[in-house]
Amino acid sequence: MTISADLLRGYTDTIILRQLAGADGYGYGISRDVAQKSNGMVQLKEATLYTAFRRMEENGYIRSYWGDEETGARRRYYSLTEPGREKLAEDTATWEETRRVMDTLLA
Amino acid sequence: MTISADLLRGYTDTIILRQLAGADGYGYGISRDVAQKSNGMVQLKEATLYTAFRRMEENGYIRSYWGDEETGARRRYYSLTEPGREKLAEDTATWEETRRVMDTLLA
DNA sequence: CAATATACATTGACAGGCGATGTATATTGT
DNA sequence: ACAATATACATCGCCTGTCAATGTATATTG
Repeated sequence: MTISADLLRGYTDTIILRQLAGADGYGYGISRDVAQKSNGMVQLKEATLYTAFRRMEENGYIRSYWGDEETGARRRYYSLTEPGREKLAEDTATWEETRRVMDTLLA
Repeated sequence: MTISADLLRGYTDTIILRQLAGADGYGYGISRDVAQKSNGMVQLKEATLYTAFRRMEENGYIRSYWGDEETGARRRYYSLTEPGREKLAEDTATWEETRRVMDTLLA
């Protein structure tokens, strides 16, 4: 990440979950979208990304399935589960709170 | 921390540096002030606090000295160095940027 | 005079991020 | 034709920051 190492630690999952809120997605695509939306500030590293997928699938926040594209490299798609949606809502609220507190402490 | 463990990871130093910007401070007092200002949301654990002091002193961001209070427990005071002030300015700017990016990614 | 608050400090475990590395297919420039 | 590059997934092992547990010492208070 270009927005340094652990400044986003703990928010990686939230960012990924948010990307999956609109439609199912796959690793490489999510990474590209996040980089683009953040003007290159957030670059999810592959190791980070795939360990996050694994972690969140184990936690039941996402589900995965292989895509059926006939051409190009195979893609593993991920979709939000209901617990995942709840987690996203909680995490988003926590972010708002964190932002407020940080602004207070750094003011 | 009540604003969970590593959601603030990487910002701990910044929070401490900011507390030292106005006047020199000591561990226990800083911890108390931060907890109060954040309405109990941020509770710097002792181990975290003192490892942070050590780390930042090694990095030259802060300097320390023993207080000379005649009564009560001894206190080790910390003061910002010039590099520490610069670091605080940089970190604050990084925070603004991080906040903007996060808001974009979670919108 | 025991309990609690103030105050500093270290150790060891844990978890997340990521560089390095490996595999496989598709496209593109020369 | 074919080398280079892009797409795409995956794992291993290291590094670093957080924190529970533990220890020390003094001051206050019911």
